Amino acid sequence: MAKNKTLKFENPKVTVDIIIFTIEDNKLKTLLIKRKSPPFKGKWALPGGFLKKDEDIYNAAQRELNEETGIKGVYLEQLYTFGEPKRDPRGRVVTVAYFALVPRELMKIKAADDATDAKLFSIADSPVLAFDHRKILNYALYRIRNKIQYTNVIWSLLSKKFTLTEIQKVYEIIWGRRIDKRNFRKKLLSLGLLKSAKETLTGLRQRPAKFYSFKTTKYVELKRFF
Amino acid sequence: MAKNKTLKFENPKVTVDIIIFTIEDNKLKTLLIKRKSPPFKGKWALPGGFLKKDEDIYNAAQRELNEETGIKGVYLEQLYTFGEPKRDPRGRVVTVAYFALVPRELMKIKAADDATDAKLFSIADSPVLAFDHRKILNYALYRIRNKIQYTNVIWSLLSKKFTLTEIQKVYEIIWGRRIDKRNFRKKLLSLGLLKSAKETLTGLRQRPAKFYSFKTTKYVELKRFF
DNA sequence: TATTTTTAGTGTATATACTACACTTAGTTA
DNA sequence: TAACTAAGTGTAGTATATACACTAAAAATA
Repeated sequence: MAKNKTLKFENPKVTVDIIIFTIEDNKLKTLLIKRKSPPFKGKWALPGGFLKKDEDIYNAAQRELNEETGIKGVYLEQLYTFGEPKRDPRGRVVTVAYFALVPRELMKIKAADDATDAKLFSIADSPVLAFDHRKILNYALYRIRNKIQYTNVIWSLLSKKFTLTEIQKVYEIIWGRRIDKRNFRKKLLSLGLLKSAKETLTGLRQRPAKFYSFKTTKYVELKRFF
Repeated sequence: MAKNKTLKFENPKVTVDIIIFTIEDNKLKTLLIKRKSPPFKGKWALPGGFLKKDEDIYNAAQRELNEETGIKGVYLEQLYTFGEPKRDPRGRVVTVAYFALVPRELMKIKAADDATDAKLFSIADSPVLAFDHRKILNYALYRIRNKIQYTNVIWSLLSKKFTLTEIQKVYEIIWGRRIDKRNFRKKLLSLGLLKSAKETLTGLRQRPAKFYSFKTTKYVELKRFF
């Protein structure tokens, strides 16, 4: 490492930004906050904040997630670190982006003190974003679309028990295309990630659907693609 | 984002560390430097250095790579950002790790001014590393093993022209297992990444092997796994 | 209570991809 | 010219992916 004695006060600031994905109204949505102060005052942005002294980056992401949604224990993964010198007009800010997968019904959206509003936006038609947050969001979308093919992380968008139709719909929403029902079930069940519950979903005007749940919510990586 | 007015001088330092992969003597190796000063004085570590003011992170990684090996234009990718509060005993240091793939014959290894020595080590039996560099190296190994299955990045470990036997050997070394020659060729050629040259490799006491090269060294991601 | 409506649940045939496996070819060397 | 070495090639069997349509079970309605 090169010497740095003279640069102490030029260290970049380090922030953590989070893409909070959830499914609502059959759409993939993400939580955005309306900025209270300049730069980009009044513009929508990803929630985030400064890394605290002696705070692990992952913990900082967890803290931010909890501040915005009141949630813990969901899937949270480091996405990428963005550090172009001009990305923040106030000065040098390096941001470590994370993404989280949150079941909608567990989210309690609160606007933090740096925001006048906080809202879920469909990825498809979200507004112009502050900073380079559009780029970050696009990359997160790319990552999640891939990740659900070879891991079990999709558990974190569903409630504990779900029907096969429900989980299929989540895949379809994220990938933006229809999947054949029979092939989907064959493949999904063959992966061995699910166990079927005894309960069924009744009360609807149709044949009751069996409930399933994930055997584990520990991170599992599959040998082959979905 | 939370307010940060009072924390100016507590910003973490940001460094860039690089895993420089190359193939030498039929082994996957990485460049390590011997640290000149504490902490971990005399220990082997990944090359790296502080992010400069107004320097893009990717450029910082390129610069470090060039300082250590005299090389440019190879594949270089951000790996992950490590920022545990205690990872550097001197104070808070967040490091953005990159990995590079370098053909051995293009490398000119130089010890930078922060090192007493710089050397290639086989990943399999490299020494105890300073800081959390073992963890970083392990993750880089995991990443490269996956990446070569669904991208064309392996071009960056080979010379411009190579035989199919040569490229197969690179896969075998990285994956640490033998591959069937016929199946390998069928699959690799079917991906459509290579074009065959007119030249052959002669002078050896055997049938001459056809040379191939990559159609492009732009990043290509394949639909299906290798 | 019979009929309609709605979604759940299931199987098969075809095409494509993966795996395992051994001999011939073309050059160099002795 | 015979021996050596690595290059180059094909096929059969298995597994996986794809395309596709009807029956089943409940609720709602007539």
